[in-house]
Amino acid sequence: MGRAPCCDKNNVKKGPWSPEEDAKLKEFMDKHGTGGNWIALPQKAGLRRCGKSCRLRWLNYLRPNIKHGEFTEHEDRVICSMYASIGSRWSIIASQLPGRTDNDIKNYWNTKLKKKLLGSTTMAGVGPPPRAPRQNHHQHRPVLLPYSSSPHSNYSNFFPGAGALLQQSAEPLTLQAQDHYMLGSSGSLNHMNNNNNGASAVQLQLLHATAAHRQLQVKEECGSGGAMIAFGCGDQQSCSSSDGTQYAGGQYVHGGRHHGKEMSFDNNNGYSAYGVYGSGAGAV
DNA sequence: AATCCCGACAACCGCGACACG
DNA sequence: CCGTGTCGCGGTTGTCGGGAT
Repeated sequence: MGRAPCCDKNNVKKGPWSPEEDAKLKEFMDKHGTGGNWIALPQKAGLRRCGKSCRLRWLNYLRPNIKHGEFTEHEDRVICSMYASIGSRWSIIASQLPGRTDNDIKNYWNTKLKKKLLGSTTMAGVGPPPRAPRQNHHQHRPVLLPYSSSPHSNYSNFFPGAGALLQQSAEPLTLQAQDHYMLGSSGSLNHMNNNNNGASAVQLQLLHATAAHRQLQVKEECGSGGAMIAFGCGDQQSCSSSDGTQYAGGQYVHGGRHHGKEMSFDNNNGYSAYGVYGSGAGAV
């Protein structure tokens, strides 16, 4: 049995959105929100669109505070550094660039940034860090956090072009770098169990293959309750993602279901990865 | 002026995973 | 426990506009 289509493709409009459709969707969202169901939304809103299409349109275009246009030097560097570290996890990268969407960043990367880097160095044989099989936000996502030995982390180990780009800037992007993988401000993994229910085992595997292919694989195994792992330091962590999830002051604010994963990147403190997994009390 | 090419961006599609009945 | 519905992610494709020929 195949996957059931998410909508009646014969009765659904495709292609670019008209201003009228945008207005309808925006008006509906302003009044009712998603109502917890994107699939049913177009019908309620009087749109002949697939729910997924509505969601995409809203998240990437109609949502308030969306920023379009030129990426700044700082944004370039954040994208490069994070891509060098975590690969094409656009939603995570987007969470560090307020107003930018994952789609935006993905497009920007594919059309401009990648070429920019290619122009500064060859990418032959070099790329983002090895990527674990894709896992969605609900689940236990391995986090790859490479760090170099330089105080001003040199991404060129992973992505020479990124290093070149970053070095162009007078303002170096500082990472919390030690000669090992930095997990938390103390160098240890902060593992918090949010509901004190169900011990979570966190396994760390430091895979020091070569200097150019270091990677940290964090394997997290959670019990039935939610669990949080936190990398990095500082108490100012905050982030948001395209689904409206936000993390601020130790709490998640999520517009949807009880799930989340976030990674915060701070130029001063380095990466801070958060994961609230499962549907336990930890996932607000 | 017409055509081609290419870059940029919007949108689509398929998949994996969780929630829920 | 299982099946279905839904969500969200990331890769890919489609479309359009501008520049080059």
